[in-house]
Amino acid sequence: MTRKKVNLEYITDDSSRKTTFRKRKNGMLKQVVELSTLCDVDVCAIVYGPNGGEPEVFPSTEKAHCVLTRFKCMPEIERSKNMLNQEKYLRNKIEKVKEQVRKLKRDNREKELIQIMYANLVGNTNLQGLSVMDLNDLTRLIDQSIGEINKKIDKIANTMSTQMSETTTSSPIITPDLIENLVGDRNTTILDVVATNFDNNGGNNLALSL
Amino acid sequence: MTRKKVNLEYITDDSSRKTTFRKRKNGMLKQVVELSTLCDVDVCAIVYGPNGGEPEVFPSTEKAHCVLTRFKCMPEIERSKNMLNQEKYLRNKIEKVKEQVRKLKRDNREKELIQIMYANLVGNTNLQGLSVMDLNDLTRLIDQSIGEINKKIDKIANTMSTQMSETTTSSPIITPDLIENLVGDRNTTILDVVATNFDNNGGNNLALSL
DNA sequence: TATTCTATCGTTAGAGA
DNA sequence: ATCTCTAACGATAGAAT
Repeated sequence: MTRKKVNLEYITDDSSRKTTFRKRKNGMLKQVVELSTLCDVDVCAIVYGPNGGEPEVFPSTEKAHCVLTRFKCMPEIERSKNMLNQEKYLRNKIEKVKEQVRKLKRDNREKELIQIMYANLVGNTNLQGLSVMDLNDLTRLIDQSIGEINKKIDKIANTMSTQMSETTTSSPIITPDLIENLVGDRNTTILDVVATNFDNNGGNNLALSL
Repeated sequence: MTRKKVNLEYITDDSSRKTTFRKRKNGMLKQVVELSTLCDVDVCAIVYGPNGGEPEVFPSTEKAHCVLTRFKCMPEIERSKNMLNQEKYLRNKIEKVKEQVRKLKRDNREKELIQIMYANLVGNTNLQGLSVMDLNDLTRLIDQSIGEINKKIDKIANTMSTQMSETTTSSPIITPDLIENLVGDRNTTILDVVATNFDNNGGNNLALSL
């Protein structure tokens, strides 16, 4: 009933392949005309149907001959140089997909770490299953978060002091020293530090907007 | 802020034309590849950019040469015969648009007539501004409506008689004779006939489903 | 076979990085 | 210049005619 996503492969069903051919051919030729008109460039497309020799040529026979002549006259060396053919197209596409996969993996990892961080923030402290790399990344993420929190605290403090016409020098509430000291305690994790500071400073509101 | 409908004409703004060229060229070449793959047909497209001699050829150089050879080898007479070029494309398009306009005009007229008919049905009788053609069309529309009403009445009557296990021969309640007789009366219009019959036969429910 | 309809999918204009 | 993002626009698969 509902329309399927089309796979880029030969359509085996005769009837649907013919219908698709007719529809998409028209669609493609329309795009040729539009590209040619909108940007005033030389474009031509030649389509041979599946049933023998009746090519459809766009945008016009004259334009086609013009473009073909231009193409034929170009020296072979030039042709092969700056020409984007299907192989380049596919290599290009593969590269982009790979890059997307990398990006998604990065995003997923960050989301996982954020979940762990939040779980620990609400007291569900369990870091046993994590590797050293996990812990390093987690520490980096927490440091980054703390930095952002301090920036927001500074901003709020500055805003308040401006409103009250007082000049105060703001300083980080969560300092590396503070963390260093507390982390030295074997019974305290960095996450505990963050959680404690949140509690002490009424930071829960900030946590929500991390 | 919101995207505009694109007019099919040369884009004068340099930057947006270049952007459009890049985007649409890629889109078009993608469609060439897809058409070629999905339907296994010979297609080729050649695009010359606006800045000198670097054509992009799809789906591949080999395919292009193959298609071009095939194209060049075809006798001139064949080429011009079965070839759909831009002119044919545009003529075709113009015809379709004209046909659409005709259809819309027909639909509009019918809707106007239906409005008049309904206005008269509820007693707002005013046929003074109508031409002879209008009245003829209106009469035709009313006859048609009456026909449909009678069909529905028959159907309902048959259903009821079947339910009651009785065999009755149904006949039109609104007959041409009835209309003829009543229309002969100068103080009565066809619309009055329809309205009267609706009233007499509890036909208001039917009127709603005309 | 060709056209019509429509829900869904795909493309891209415009703005921002 | 390119890439990204998103909403709006356009194309079309599938079914019906």
